[in-house]
Amino acid sequence: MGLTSTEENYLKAIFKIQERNGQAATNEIAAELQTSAASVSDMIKKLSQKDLLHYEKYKGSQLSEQGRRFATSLIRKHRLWESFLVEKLNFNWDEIHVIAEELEHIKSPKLIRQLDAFLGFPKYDPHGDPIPTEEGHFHQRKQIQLSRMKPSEIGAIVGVKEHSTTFLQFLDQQGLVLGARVQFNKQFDFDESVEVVINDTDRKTLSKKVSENIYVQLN
Amino acid sequence: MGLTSTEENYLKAIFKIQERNGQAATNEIAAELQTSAASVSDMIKKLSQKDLLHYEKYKGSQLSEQGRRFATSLIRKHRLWESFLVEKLNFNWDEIHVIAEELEHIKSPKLIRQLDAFLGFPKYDPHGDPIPTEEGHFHQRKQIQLSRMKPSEIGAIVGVKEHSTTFLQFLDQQGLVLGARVQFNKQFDFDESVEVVINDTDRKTLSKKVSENIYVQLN
DNA sequence: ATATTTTTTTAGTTTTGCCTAAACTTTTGC
DNA sequence: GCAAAAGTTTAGGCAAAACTAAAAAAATAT
Repeated sequence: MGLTSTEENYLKAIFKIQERNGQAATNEIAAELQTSAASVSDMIKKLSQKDLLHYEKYKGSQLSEQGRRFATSLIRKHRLWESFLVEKLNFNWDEIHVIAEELEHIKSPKLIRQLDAFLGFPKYDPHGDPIPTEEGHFHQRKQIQLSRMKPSEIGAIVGVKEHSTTFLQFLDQQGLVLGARVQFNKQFDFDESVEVVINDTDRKTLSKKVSENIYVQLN
Repeated sequence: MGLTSTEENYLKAIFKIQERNGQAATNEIAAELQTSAASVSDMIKKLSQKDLLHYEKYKGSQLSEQGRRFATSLIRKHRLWESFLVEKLNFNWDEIHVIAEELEHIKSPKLIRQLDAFLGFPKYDPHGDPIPTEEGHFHQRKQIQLSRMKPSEIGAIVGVKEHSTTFLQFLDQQGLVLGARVQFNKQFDFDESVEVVINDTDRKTLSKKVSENIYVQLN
């Protein structure tokens, strides 16, 4: 019983909203997928009939166990393909999302198993997001937002919260790449910007918006 | 101006038939795509309006220059992905066609350029078929069907005509893989089967059907 | 050369995924 | 607690790509 790409995209969107809110409201799904609430209402009915989610009129949607499995499998495929694009085809981390959105819909369990092995069973993708297991389990790392660091703490950049092209390109230009060492100096109260030292050499001031969207793991 | 996967599949089918017949009749396209002549008639009208092919009612179709470019680009993508699946992900040559049928529709010129480089700019795919250049040019090799060899001639297997899973698996079992050395001993008149020696060691008799579907390049 | 067969096109439906407009619930503000 | 606002569903349609059945054109066979 295969799903269409559209159905798969709904499951992924609902999963994402659920992680955030516990529940997925129709309007939120519509916003996430850039479509109308009416279309979402139609599709939800369909997915509910296929037992991929639980739904009561006017009450929002929640993925069923089966729906969750599909969604995490899609996220797994997406992140493995992103890893492939960066590690093997020399793409930059700001160019890969759109391509992986297409690749994730390719139907072949063996393809994904072989790809995983070829990549050396990576645990995190090029944005530092965890790659779920086949069973839908996500590795959890003790990471915090850079903006939450305390003076003199030291850590390493392990991920980003925001994934937009412009943000990722900005980080590249600033040398704020995954693995970079960050020493936190201080926070400036007037605009909540922070001063850090990158790789023991570059002293930088980062705006609140930037520091909130970078994840670090403390040493 | 992007095409749907369906439109792309029509272009590929028409290209294939044209290579064989010079012209693509509506019924032939329907047979190739396992669909009805009525559906083909509709789609041809659409592709004709997009100037991807030339079409006159009841006269069959021929790709335009633009249509041919699209078709060869699809074949290029298909064969590069097949090469990837075999060379990098350890698939067997009988498992790759269906997956490549999906992968070939991914829209990203850069993806294909990088993949090509990653694979070392291969000229032939795992079935021995030439991978066209970006400009749609096919390498031509002086190859003949094994069934056309003359006694005592020696050559190497470079490709197959038939691509079915059963045939490819049969060839594997017989050690008739790309690169194998073939010495032609004789043809038996009563059933046109042939006797060959593979890699200087295995004497084998091949049926007419098998020998016709293997391409060799003479030494 | 005309009648039959084959091929192709047209006409009318179906399904999927989307839309807008209108109707209906639920939530919120006073 | 009730009216306005916000959120959601229903109704009615549209476009793409398929289908079947029927009509029309081309090819063929006697």
